[in-house]
Amino acid sequence: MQRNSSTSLGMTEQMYRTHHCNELRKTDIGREVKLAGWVAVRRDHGGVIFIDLRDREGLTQVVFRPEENAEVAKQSHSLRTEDVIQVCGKVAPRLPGTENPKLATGDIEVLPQSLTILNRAENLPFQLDAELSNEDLELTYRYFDLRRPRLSRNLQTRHRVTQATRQFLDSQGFIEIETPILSKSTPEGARDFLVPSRLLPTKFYALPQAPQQYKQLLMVAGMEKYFQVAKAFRDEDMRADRQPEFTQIDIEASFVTPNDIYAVTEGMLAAIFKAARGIEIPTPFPQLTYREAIDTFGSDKPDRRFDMKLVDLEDVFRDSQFKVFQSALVEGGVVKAINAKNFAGITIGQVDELTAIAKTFGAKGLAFIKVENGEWKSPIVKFFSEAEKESLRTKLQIEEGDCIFFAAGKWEIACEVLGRIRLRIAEIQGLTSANRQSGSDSGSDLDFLWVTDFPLMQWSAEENKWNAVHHPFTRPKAEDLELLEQKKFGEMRADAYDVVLNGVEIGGGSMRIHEPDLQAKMFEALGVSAEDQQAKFGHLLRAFRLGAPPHGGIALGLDRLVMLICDEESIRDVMAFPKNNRGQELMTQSPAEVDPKQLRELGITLAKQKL
RNA sequence: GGAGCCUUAGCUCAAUUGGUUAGAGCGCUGCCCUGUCACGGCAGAGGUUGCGGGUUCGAGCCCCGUAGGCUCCGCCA
Repeated sequence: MQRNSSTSLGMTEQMYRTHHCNELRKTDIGREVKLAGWVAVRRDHGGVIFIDLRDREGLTQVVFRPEENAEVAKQSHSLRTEDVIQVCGKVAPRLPGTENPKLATGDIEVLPQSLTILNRAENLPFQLDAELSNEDLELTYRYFDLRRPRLSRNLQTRHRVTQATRQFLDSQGFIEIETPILSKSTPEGARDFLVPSRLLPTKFYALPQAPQQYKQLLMVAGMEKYFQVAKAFRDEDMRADRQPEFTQIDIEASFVTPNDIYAVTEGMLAAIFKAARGIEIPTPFPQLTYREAIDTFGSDKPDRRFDMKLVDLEDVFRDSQFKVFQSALVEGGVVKAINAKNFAGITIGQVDELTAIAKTFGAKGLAFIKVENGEWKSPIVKFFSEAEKESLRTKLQIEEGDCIFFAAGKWEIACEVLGRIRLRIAEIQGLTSANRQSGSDSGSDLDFLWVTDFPLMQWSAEENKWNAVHHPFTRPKAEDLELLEQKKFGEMRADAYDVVLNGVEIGGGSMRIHEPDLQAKMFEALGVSAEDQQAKFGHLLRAFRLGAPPHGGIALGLDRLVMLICDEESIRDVMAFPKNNRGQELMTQSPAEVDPKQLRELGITLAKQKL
């Protein structure tokens, strides 16, 4: 390393820096300081040269002037973006009129007596001061991309979130316990990542989809209150908001009811938002049942930041001449509609798009009425009687400029179709984006709620069996237990709940089954044979016979939570080293082929590659 | 497993109905510039338009195939 030429800094001489780049203020004027960091921008005027020096905390302007120090100024002309440098010099006030109010350090600048180039940067793969659309390039140079202040700040926010989580849960008596990453494959749920065992050839570990069984066994162990910032792994196809490995805040407690879990979760989220955004969020959160959520918003994770609720029109069309609606009702279905305010100006392209969405989710088409110049413009309105029209006007509060969308059919499908249409219209109209004002972060853009009473099981036509909606350890609601005996599985509700923020599911959990007999009945209902129960879940059933306490818990998706806190669109922007759409980590090029010797040791032979 | 969209300079993008030598900004190289903060000015380098085939007098543009990317459906207890 090049020796520092300055000798006048006394006790600070051996340090790389005395301050970070977002620290110096007017009150520091006259101080001798050392700063180290990256050259964010250089503005070379031929004579004077300005450098914005960046570290993870912020920017400080460094000014090289020939009349101050000709040698150092000459050296400074060689600086290029992203060189790593150290400067030693004096804090000076900026010339009157040249202060920069956009920078926290904008009142001052540093006049160096020395410049040490700690490392040069070659030509950059891309520019950090411009947005990039080529995500593969960013991920390949992730260590470089992370120098962007936005991403750096996101990772710092993530740290604050996990710290607040640990501090809060510790204060509530929860104990952080690590559970194995090398664990066992389970039949239900997502596809597992497998890890071959060398010591036990032919056998495989599975990476956990969640620490679910371990945390329940910790309750049997009498730990009473457990939590973990846990990695989880699911080998499913990717989406924009999905990663094969992700992080959960995993919580489980004994002798609790759903209300206890709600209170802990609300307290924890309050602590997190206080720590990460400095705001108080109102608790307790409102609650909706699953049935109400679907009925009113067409989603089990409703975004309530805007209205446009689903309105039931059974009363209107029960005896209608319009057969499409009338027959849907006769067949036990529903007719529902939403009123999109100020959307009568919808374009043909938008109609086509919304119709395509409706068809994707099972509708045959999408009927609508535009209200323009006092006229109802619609292909279907001619089938409506005057009484029906008047009833619609009242129920949907129809006014000039509105656009009404209808769905008819089975309850789940009609609701989901309108729910999706509702979200897309809100997106088009910008109903969800405007909110966070600069400078005044009140948290008024945040809408938390609980969705409760989820169905316990769902019929899978493809597999010809019942599947657990949450997971097979979920406790049925006590009042629905007799439905289990009657095998009315579809009508059973679970003591299960999701916590939703701004239309995003950020967590979910349930009360668990702690009785071995009930658990066996559940497995039976889910089509797990007696042999499989013993082979796959014998440990759990045995554990439940040794005094298992009533227990329940919740898991929150840390990545999504931090994404929302940071106002980001993608969880990749709050992860240090995310994987791309094909599950590749492009920086290290994983996954990769392995040495044949490693395969031999594992007793693995590769099948011929598909051509 | 399925559908839609995309691929032009290092990066972000443009290129009339198919028509001469494929342009711009940023970055890069060289020169100039003493108060900028996205500094400015002058000059320059940089392209097999993802790849393969077809139609045409002529293809970045049209057609077929293929690779890669993005988004969505299925899937994600």
